[in-house]
Amino acid sequence: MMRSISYAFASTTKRFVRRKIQGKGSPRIAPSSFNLFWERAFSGGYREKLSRNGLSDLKLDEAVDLFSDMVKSRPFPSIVEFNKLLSAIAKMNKFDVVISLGERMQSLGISHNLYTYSILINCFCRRSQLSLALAILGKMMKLGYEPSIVTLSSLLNGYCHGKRISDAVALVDRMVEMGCQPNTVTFNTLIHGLFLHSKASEAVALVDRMAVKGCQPNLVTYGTVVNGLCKRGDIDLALSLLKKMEKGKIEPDVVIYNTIIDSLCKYRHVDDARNLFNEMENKGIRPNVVTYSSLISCLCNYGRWSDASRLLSDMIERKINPNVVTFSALIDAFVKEGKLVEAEKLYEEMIKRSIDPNVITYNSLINGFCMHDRLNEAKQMFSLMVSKDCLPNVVTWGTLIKGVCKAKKVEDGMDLFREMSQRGLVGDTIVYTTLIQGFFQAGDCDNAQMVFKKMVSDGVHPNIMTYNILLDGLCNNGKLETALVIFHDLQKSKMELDVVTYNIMIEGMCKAGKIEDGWILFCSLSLKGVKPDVVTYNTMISGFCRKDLKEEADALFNQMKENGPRPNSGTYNTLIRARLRDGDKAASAELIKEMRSCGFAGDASTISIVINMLHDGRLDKSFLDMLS
DNA sequence: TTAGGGTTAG
Repeated sequence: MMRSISYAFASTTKRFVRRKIQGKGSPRIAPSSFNLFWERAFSGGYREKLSRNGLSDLKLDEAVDLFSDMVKSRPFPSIVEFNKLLSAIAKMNKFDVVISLGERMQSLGISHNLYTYSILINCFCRRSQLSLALAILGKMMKLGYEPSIVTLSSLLNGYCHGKRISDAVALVDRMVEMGCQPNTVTFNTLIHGLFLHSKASEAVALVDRMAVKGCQPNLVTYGTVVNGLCKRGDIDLALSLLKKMEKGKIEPDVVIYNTIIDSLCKYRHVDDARNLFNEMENKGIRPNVVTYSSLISCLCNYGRWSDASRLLSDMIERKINPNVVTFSALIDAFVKEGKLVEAEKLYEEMIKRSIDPNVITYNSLINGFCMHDRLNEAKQMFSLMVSKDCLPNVVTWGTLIKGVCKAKKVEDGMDLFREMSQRGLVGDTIVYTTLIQGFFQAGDCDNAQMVFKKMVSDGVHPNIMTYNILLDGLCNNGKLETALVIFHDLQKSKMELDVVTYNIMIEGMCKAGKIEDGWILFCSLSLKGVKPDVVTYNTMISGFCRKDLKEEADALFNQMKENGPRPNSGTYNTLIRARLRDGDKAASAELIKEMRSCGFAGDASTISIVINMLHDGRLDKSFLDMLS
């Protein structure tokens, strides 16, 4: 058994703990009388720390020191005291430490009891080491300990977090056979597991079934279900559960309201969210900083700045203090809106209020500088965060890399990528995709493809964005054939292609003169269940115009007006340029009139053609006036 | 002395 447990011990934390619990390297020697005196004097200390108050704010370091003190004292403290300490460490989510200390106890001859085994089973389950948890279960049963409802619920939790939801369901059924009646905690665990495995309807049904089996759903039950439903956008059902819990005399708390309010915001029902906010107030449930942050963030993202600012004043007036999340949400929204000055003011304000910016705050500000091509300031912000012990993450590096790529310095981007890797961070899909795009923009197909290959060999999954950038880059750099090979593989794969992918390929085909292939692909879209958008039509129309297939272009334009997407400025300008190149002044003028009546104007390339034609006398000045 | 869930920002 010792062996089977020990192979779980491999992490750095464990090595750290080993060092600590084994002392400074000297083997344990029989205590001298002075040591005995010293250790007895100590024993009062750990008892005090093990009391309820002492454990509540214990740090990991102190807990490990405490353990060292306990194993030094003679006689050994009781197993109950060890259990209390292990449990406190487990509550810090330091499961590997608990396992390590449990092993140490055994090697010192301190026997485990039912509670110790339950704690260890829970720890192995939380670390997804189900087989080790089962090994412990076998061992304790051999020693004559019957697993309790708590032991079995821990195991159930392990099944739920792994890939074995069917085993979890079976375990609950077997518990009844074993004469161990599942309780509310058991059902709550299983309900959570069902949500983790996308079995929402089974989870909801279980709320009723547990009541039949004599377990009343509680706040935890509803918290689990409401959150699970909101995550998948089932807000109506979540709201009906809110009503149901009120009927069942269970007071919803602010967190449950926050969950639903945030989902309503995310799914664009901001006004419903405001109504629910009022409803909770009327029920006497006070909104907190999370409620406000959620609403403010969404309002900003939808551009409802005045509503957001009203809410901000409202919360401050009510002495609900904005926190780092509130500020970060505001800063990010301002940055995305291009209002870097306001974002910086907010940053100063949070410093003034002694709210420490975190990695998300810094990332937004760095992004702001990059968006305005102020790379030096972005890098200064990067240094600042490092100096404040705020560790840059993959988003930070990705933002900087995107910034330098935008400034056409993809080689610097690669340097940053290497530096990031050296610091132990692994590039994600966005980082690789940014670099691929950077190389294509620099016309460097070879390196772009090299990065793509590296991405795949590094086990990072390309997403549809990656493929769109790859296909677009290949097409724009004269490599249609390579793009086609990838495109055909993609169509056979599980990756869901969006209309953008097809637009890129149609454009690639048209620009390479393969107008018929483009048209065949265009016509196949409806069969694939993809709706061509305005860009698809414009691309195809432009392809026809380029090949001087005016009738086809006009036919498509008419089809668009009848039952396609609304023509935009690009549609009109493409058609107008074709007419101008033909020297068909009357038709051009008519199209320009129609375009203007739709609220669009001539774009840069149309204007430039007109100016050229003015110069060589093919057009008169009135034409230019018509355009804008 | 052992078990369960849920909220905000990139």
